[in-house]
Amino acid sequence: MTMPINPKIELERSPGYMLGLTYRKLSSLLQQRLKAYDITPEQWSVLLHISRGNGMIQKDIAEQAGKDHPTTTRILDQLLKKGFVTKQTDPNDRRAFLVFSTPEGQQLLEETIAIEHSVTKEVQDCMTEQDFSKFMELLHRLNAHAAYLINSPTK
Amino acid sequence: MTMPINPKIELERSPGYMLGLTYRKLSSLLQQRLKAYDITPEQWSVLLHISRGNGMIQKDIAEQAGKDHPTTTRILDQLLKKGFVTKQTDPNDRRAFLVFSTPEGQQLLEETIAIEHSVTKEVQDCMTEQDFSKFMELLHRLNAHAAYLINSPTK
DNA sequence: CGAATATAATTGTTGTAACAACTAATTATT
DNA sequence: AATAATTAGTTGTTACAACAATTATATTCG
Repeated sequence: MTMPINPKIELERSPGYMLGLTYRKLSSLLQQRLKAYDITPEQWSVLLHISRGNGMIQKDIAEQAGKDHPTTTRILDQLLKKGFVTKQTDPNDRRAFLVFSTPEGQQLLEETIAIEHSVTKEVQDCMTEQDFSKFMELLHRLNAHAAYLINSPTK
Repeated sequence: MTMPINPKIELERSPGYMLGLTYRKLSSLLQQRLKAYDITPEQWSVLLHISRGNGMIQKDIAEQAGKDHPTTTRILDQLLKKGFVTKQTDPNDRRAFLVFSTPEGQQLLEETIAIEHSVTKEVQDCMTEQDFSKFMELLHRLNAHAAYLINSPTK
């Protein structure tokens, strides 16, 4: 009745588990390489979104960055404290804030974009170009499917 | 001089970023499905490791579960509090603890292993069998490469 | 043997994430 | 226009994870 359970094999075949392991390692690698700059990988990705859509409101930033609203609020707090972004009340909606990147934020992005690319390059270096394309395609597909499942009524 | 930066495209092509997005969604899905049981996905994976290698010390659990030692200590604290594991001093090394899963822990695993499988199945359902194999293979390769990079002297 | 070193585990601190509850402002309804 | 419903953002709480520092015990070596 009771099946023997071998976790090593079980979990190494679990995409969720492997995704977590791998994500943490890549994130940690990026963090190492960003050490000279006063910014974390998650802050960096939010700053990049802000820099592009200068003047976005937090709701849109959260959505684009794939984070929930409380997390976004707190990351923005960090970026504000570091002087990489500014906020101002939306003149058309006093509940909302428009968020802009500062010159310091811009400059940091320009100096560090190559670092983010270097991590992507490490990934590309350990597989063929075709495999990389396939890998990214599958990630996007999986992402969409998981998003659907999370919000669907039940299983 | 200043290159225009389009974060949407930049980041959607970044494997680190996409890995993070996808990991969080799968983890969140597993959490939803485990809601009836008093355990989180990370605790669950640690418990599975413990159950298999009954009597391991924390150091080995940390290594196998891919977590650092402080995180492992704290997850074990949770599992202890919930009665899913027990610890006893290693008779051969009084610094160390041997960790065992309790009958409650065992039973929980037996009841929930199908839930973990259901999440894996969702992943398999959105790609071909071949693609799934390739995907897992690439994750393992990437994992090994990233582990190497993190510990290597520098870039 | 005894000092230096290494190891197992813990604690402290910071950052990210999910969830729930809340405030304040806006929009919709009647 | 007054009330109800919605929306933007914040705050509180719990849980992981990385890193650094600490404690206690083991091991190694001069």
